[in-house]
Amino acid sequence: MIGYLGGRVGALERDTAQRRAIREVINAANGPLGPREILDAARRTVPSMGIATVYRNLKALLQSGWLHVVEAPGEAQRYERAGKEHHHHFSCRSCGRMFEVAGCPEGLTEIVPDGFTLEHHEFFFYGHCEDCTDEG
Amino acid sequence: MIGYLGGRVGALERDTAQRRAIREVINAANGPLGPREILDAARRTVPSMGIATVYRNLKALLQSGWLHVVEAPGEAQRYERAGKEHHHHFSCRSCGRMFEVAGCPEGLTEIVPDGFTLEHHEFFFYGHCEDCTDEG
DNA sequence: GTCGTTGCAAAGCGTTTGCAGCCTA
DNA sequence: TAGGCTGCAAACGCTTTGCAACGAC
Repeated sequence: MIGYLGGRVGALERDTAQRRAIREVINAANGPLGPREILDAARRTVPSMGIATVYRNLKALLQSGWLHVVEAPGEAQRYERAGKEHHHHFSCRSCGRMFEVAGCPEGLTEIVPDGFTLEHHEFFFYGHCEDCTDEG
Repeated sequence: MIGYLGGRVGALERDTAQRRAIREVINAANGPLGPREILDAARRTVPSMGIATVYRNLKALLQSGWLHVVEAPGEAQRYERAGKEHHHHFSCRSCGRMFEVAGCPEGLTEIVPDGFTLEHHEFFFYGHCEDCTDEG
């Protein structure tokens, strides 16, 4: 093949112990994880794993459609398995947990200025979840 | 004076050319700006300005309540004047600029689950701005 | 003159990339 | 075996910090 490929995103052609460990960690998680969390957990299976391998695999899994990024404002990127239905997130200011919110507000296209092309949107709700509202 | 203060957040006690330029840039903007954008624009007034000065002033202006942070998912922090009317943001995927979007979609409270208390929300729209839509 | 503020350069920090060796298919 | 994949370390880009000089009040 022609040219340098060292930095290229992997094609997921081989089933390595590292990749398997990363997938297992994400499958076992009950919420989206950050790269560091994934590394720490995956090292319980493959102690020699490096952070670069995590990043490279996240990128490859993302590209293959297996993974999905959760990007909350002011927080680091987290990763969760793809394939969930369209939803948004509710972040509880009391307990810090993040919840999924099904559905979408109406009239999105109307508030976008004329001439602009809307491709995607991301909503975040902040407040207190059911548990924390009860307490207050 | 006791101890080292070099890294401390300024108290905005003096009216310097740099600070004036930064404020003017932010006042003139039609959307939230990133540190680099602010530096580039402010250098038209004070060419010698360094990026550290921008960061220090942003921090100070933020702390004084004059500025407000816009934290878009997956992007670096941007800054806009505090006290604006309620609005959201449109991020152009072609040119990277961010625009204000007046108004708000309908039916926000309805999609939040029962028992949850909604205090605040943050919406982001992604696509192409007027200029970049024309080009395509 | 004081001392808040600035520019420069170096240090951090999380993420990416170059490279040589490893190991799956 | 070939070449996709990995670990290590250096490189990056963005932000912060140390320090001496500057300049607003």
